[in-house]
Amino acid sequence: MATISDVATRAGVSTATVSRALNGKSSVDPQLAARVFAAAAELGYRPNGPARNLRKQETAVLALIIADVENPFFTAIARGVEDVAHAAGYSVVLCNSDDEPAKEREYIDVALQERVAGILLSPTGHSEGVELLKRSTTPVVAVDRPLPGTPSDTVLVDSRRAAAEAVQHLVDQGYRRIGCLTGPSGVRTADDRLAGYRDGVRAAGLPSDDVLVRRSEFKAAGAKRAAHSLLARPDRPDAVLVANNMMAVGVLETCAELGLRAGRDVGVVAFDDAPWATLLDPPLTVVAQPAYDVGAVAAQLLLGRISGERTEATTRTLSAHLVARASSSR
Amino acid sequence: MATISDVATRAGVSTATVSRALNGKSSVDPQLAARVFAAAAELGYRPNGPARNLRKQETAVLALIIADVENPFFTAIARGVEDVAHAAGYSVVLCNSDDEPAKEREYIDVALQERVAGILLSPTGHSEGVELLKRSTTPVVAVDRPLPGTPSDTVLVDSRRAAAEAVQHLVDQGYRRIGCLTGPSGVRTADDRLAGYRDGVRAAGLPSDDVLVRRSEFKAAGAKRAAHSLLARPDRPDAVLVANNMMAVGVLETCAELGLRAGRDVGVVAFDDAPWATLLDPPLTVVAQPAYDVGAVAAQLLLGRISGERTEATTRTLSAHLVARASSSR
DNA sequence: GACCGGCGAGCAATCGTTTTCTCGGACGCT
DNA sequence: AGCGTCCGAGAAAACGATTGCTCGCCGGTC
Repeated sequence: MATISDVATRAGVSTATVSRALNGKSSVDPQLAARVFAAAAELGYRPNGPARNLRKQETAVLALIIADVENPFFTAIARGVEDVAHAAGYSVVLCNSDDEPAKEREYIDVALQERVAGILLSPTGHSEGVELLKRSTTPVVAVDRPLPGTPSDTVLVDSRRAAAEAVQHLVDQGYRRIGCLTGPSGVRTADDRLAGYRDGVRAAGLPSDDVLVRRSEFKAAGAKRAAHSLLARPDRPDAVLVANNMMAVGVLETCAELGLRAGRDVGVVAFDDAPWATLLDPPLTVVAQPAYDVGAVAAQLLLGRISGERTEATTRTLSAHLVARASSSR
Repeated sequence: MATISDVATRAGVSTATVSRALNGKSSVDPQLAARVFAAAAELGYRPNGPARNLRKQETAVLALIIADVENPFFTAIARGVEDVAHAAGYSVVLCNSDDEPAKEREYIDVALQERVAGILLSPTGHSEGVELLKRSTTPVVAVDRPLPGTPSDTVLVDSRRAAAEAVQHLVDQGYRRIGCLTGPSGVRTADDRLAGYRDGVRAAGLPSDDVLVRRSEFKAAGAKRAAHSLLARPDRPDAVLVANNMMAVGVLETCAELGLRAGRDVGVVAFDDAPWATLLDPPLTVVAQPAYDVGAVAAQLLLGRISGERTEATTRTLSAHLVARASSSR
């Protein structure tokens, strides 16, 4: 592959001039510049990224490390990040931690080694990777979940309040024995939604009972098992709050298997809106999270931090809103 | 951030020894090696990726450029790619072309500049980016759609045959006036599925009529409009083949608006299985594509090509299979 | 006519690694 | 005891770009 000195030779100038011409820096004789461009085009010259990054000690790449590419919530975040980053001349590389601390650590390692300009991370929890980040000077923004330990730039959704509102909504609809299906302990969003659920139950003056609470992975399979253990009980809840859209799939599968109809037999509210939520029968009531905005805001925060315009850690909390549909009314 | 010579100084050895110790190359005195490891740990040393890549003239990164991160079909591919790449010590960076040639070109540009080890691409069509790739020596594997022009390594799904089978299935179920909703002209999968549809119609001895064919983007919104223009006609089809799962959402929305029940009023078969397909009422009949395998096979092909074990372009075609559910029976 | 300022281009240093080459010392064999 | 071999470690040369510094040239001013 052609190098800058090949171009220089062909154009009959020095590499310095080629570099300046191609980057539009300083002023170079238009005639020489033309020769340079011609030579570069003829040779199909493409600057060597690693060399440039090494010399400039910076890259125009952001790393976005998310828990699950197959979760529409995270892909929507990715879109938000990408749109903002792209407009500012940055590329985004997407990495999939699968919510495994080991994978997360590995990707953080790679990102730091490659000296990316900044990192957006939805942390799996308190992991080795997080420690790595803390020790580094690379700017980081936590998305969806806070970084454990010292404060950092963070973009969150107020899911605790949203969960409480969802419970309130179920109460308003006449449900009285409300259960909750949330994610793994230690994952902040899972814990927040559970806390919000408890807030709502307490606020409504209902008896609080952990026998109606289940945890599972944020995936359909685990949620299906958990929902089964909850809904097959004789004293089953008459409504459930589900902490994520993939879990909702599992819950609804269980309902179908047990012959329970959402709404009539068991009220269902799930976090995350999805395009197919309206197509279900009955349509699914959801807590819609502003996923795209989470990504966009996080990217803005990160870019601001990179350009060094801020020093104190800032947290932005966006709010979710309930979209009532038929799965939460009898 | 600490460099290799900081480590060398601290350990009282040369940079060469540090490099060798850390990479486990050649043999270095165990005692020295221990000193090196200690020094590296104390300083939190992390090798500079760009410098290493520059020197080694290679990177352990694959670029995967897909049309849409929000499409579950592509994210499943991403998972397949990642699992295989990861096992071989490669990282995968995911880029989102949005099916726009300009974005595609940009990402290809970045990938080439950064000298990634290889590229997996689902081409938008005949674009400038593809030309760039052709001129480069970077290994490429086309996924889901072939690379226009000269032959290359490719992993496809036999969607033409699958589409024909889907039509056959609809005919078997008693539908006689079958329509087709496919993606943009020029996108190979869209054209293939249309061709398969026509094959199926012809094979069944039904009159072929382009008045029953619509094209739109591979997204819900466009498909919704297209479905409306198809299903609101007085001589509307009694069944439709839909070329992708996001379009299926649009089609089903239209059905709901027009008061048409899938199965009874209009048979529906869509490409791509989705976890929520069984939750619909009626459950959606789909053509399930082996998306994960497409990714895995493509990654294997690419890794093989990178290690130079093959020279001739090979195409692997995987087959899709119909999963019959109630949306295609009256 | 001499000096100064500015501009445009090249030289060479630099970024942080890996790797080749070289060299010194230790060991073994005759 | 002398010579050859081998092994381990350091010196230094890459890799390909950017950029500070220098220098030559041209034009203007005194």
